[in-house]
Amino acid sequence: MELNEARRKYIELWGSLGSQWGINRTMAQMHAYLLSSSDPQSSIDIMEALQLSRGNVNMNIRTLMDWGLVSKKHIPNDRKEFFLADKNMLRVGATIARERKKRELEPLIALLQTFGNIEGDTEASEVFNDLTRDTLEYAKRCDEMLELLIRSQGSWLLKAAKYFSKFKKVTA
Amino acid sequence: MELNEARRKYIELWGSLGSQWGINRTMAQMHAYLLSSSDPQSSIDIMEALQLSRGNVNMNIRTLMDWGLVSKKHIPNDRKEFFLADKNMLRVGATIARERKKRELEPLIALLQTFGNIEGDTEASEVFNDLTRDTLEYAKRCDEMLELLIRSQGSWLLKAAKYFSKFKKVTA
DNA sequence: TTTAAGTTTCAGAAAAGATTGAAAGTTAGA
DNA sequence: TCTAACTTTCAATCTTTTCTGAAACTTAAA
Repeated sequence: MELNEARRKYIELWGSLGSQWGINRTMAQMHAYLLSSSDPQSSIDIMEALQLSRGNVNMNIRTLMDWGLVSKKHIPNDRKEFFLADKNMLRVGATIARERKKRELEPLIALLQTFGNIEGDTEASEVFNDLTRDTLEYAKRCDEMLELLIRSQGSWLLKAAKYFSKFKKVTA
Repeated sequence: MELNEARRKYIELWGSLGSQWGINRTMAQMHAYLLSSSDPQSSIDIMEALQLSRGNVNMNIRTLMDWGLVSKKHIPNDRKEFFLADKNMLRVGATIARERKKRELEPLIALLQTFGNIEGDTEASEVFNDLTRDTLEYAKRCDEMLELLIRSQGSWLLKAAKYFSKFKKVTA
C-alpha cells in the first residue's frame, strides 16, 4: 500500500473511532494527521489537507492542546504557528484516559455519593440502593485503575499484560 | 433524598454518560430505568415514564436486547411483553466492554494489520510505520485485557484491584 | 506608530443523529 | 379463519452538534 493512501485511511479510521467515543470526528482526524506527519504543520497545512475552515481548525487545535496531545512549535523566521503531536502512544493513551476520567467517571462518582441510602424498606428502595451501591463500587474501581494507568504512563500496561497472561492460563 | 428524585437523577446521569460514549441517550436512559425498576416493565410503562414514542422505545429495547443487557419476560395472562435488565453490574460492565471491543477495537486492529510495512526509506514512511506499529501494539494489548475482563466477568477486576493496590505502593 | 501576517471568536448555516407516528406486520385465542 | 391486542418499520421531522466565514483581535517588525 502506498504511504498516502495508508495515511488517509489511518486518518479516517481515527476520526470515526473518535466520533464513537464522544470526541468530535474532526478533532480526531486532525490528531491523526499530526500524528502521521513527520514535520510540524501549520494551521493552513491542516486546512488544506483535511479541507476544513480556519475557524474549525483553530478551535480543534485548541482542544488538542488543552488535552496535551499537541503542542505549538515555533520555527525561526516564520511567523506562523506550527503544531506537533506527542507520538508516544502509551502517553497518548494515558492522556485520553485522563480526560475521559475527568469528564465521565468523576461526575458519576460525585453524584452517586450524594445519594447515600434512600430511606424506606420497600422493595423498590432496596433495589435502588443495591443498584447505586454496585454502580458506585464499580465506578470507583475503574477510577483507581485509570489513575494508575495515567500515573505510570504505560509501564502499568506492560506489567498488567504479564500479570494477566499468567492469570489467563490459570482460569482458561 | 426521596426515591423518585434519586431515580430521576440516576436515569439522567446514565443517559448523559451514554451520549458521551457514543451510545444514544435514550437507550441509556431506558437501560437506567429498567435497572432501577424492581419489576419487569412493559413498553408502555417505559413510554410513559420517559415520555417517548412507541417506535423509539421499540428500537432501543431491541438494541438493549441485542447487547444482552435486557431480556424479555413473559407474564402469565398478559399478552404484553415485559422487559427486565440484568442487574449484575460486573456483568453489565463486561457486556458493554464486549460491545465496544467489537465495534471499535476489532476494526482498528484489522485495518492496522492490512497496512504492514509501507515501503520507502524516507523519513515520512518511517514515521508512519512507527506510528502504525505502536498503535497496533497498544490496541492489541487493550483488546487482550478487555477479552479477559469479558471472560472472567468481574473476577478479573477484583484480582486486578488487589494486584494494583500493591503495585501502587511500589511506584508512588 | 502603522501595517500586514497571522489568530481567535461566534452567530448563523449545514450536517448528523435521534425521534415520531401512522401504517404494515404479527400472533394468540375465539 | 378472523380479529383485536400488540409489535415493528421507516419516511418525515425535529434536535443537537459541528462547521463556516467574515469581522475583531493580536503582534512582530518596519
